[in-house]
Amino acid sequence: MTSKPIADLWPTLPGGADARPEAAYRLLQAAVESFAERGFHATTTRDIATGAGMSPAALYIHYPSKAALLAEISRAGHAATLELVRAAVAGEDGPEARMRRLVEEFTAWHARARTVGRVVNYELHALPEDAYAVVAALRLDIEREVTALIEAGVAAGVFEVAEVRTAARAVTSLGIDVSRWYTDRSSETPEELGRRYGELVLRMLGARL
Amino acid sequence: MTSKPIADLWPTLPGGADARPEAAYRLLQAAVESFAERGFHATTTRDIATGAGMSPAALYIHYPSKAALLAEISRAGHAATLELVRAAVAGEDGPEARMRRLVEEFTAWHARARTVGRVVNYELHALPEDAYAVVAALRLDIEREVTALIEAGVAAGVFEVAEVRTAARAVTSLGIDVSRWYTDRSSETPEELGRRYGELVLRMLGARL
DNA sequence: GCAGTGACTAAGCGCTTGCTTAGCATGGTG
DNA sequence: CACCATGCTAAGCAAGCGCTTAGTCACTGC
Repeated sequence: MTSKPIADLWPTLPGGADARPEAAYRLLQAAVESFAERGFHATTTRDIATGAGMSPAALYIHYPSKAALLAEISRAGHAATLELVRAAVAGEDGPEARMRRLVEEFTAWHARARTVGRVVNYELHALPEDAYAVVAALRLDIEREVTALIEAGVAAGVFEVAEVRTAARAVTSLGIDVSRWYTDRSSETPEELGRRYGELVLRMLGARL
Repeated sequence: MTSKPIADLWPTLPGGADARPEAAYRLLQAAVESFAERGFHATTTRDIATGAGMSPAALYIHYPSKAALLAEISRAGHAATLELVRAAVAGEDGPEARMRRLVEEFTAWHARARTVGRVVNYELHALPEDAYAVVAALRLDIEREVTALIEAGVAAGVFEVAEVRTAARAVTSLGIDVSRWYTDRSSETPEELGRRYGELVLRMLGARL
């Protein structure tokens, strides 16, 4: 975990001024890594502050609580995933090409950003209620995009599935679970894995290749 | 969570004497439910003891530590899963029928026993090192069974996949992730879900249906 | 009748937790 | 220069943690 796995999630806001001072960014990064490795509850505020090179109290200048850090990570991670899904659908023509691109990028993201992915998918239960509501809405939007794409494919006669919702679950499931098992030592690059999963999913959906 | 979701995991030993006194069993059950709902670290020994209808100290008569409870749950859950996989392979003829049965039962188990499944698959990082080694060996055995089955299918010409290991990952991934998202409110029964996933997986593996 | 045993509880110990308080150096502004 | 906001640290508080201790009680064997 030497690189900056979250660099693209919190861009500087337009206008020239840094939307998020560097110290707050370092706290986010340290929190992502600790939450992913040990889980939210096993991570102490001292872990996070130390990881960001600060004293424990400094955390509270930038975030009101440990849970607020989790909420921000979860919100940004989900927003990025939804964006990725929509971009894949908008960037191709036809259900087959769209689904292939969607799975390729969804899978590669969950491999590349597996630390964020773990927090996003496996620490939901630790979110305060209001933050959970925001995130649940984003998850519903993602599910709806995938379901709509499969429905479009079925309507166009290029996919053939018994149950659209079950198929949609299977598609997202495959991608999400990548963040659980993928490691630096995995033999495939995120992009290779994405291509192979894209192939498997298209077959699963009954596309004639 | 009204039923006893773990009843078949800790049978009474032969010989007439209860291998595990009822109180220890109640502690296991309470621990499974708490660990699954809140995670290992967010669960207190008081939660578990209260859930089993005892005072906090009673836990330590039956188990040496909170981690020992997790270790026992994880070991038994993995052993049961491996058993299920081997039974599916032994109970059918031909790679296709074996794979269908394997996915059906693997999936249904992860839906039915989702509380145990969550602990088994998402609390690995909280295991003490020695308990982790035991469990890792069981996980490797499960992976090997699935990989061998796909290889047999490829050799027999009934499956066709680009990369056996990636395909094996996808098969187990689909089943494991069920324990993350399946709830009482899910519209499909575990058995229905198993049949549908069996169908999807066979197509994914290139079986001509 | 009574010592011994096993399952349990009440109380609490030492420690760690999330978070607060008080104070300090720095740098921009009049 | 004084003033003060900003970003931080040192110290520590109240609460809750895993686990221990000391003792109670029902039951067993002799």
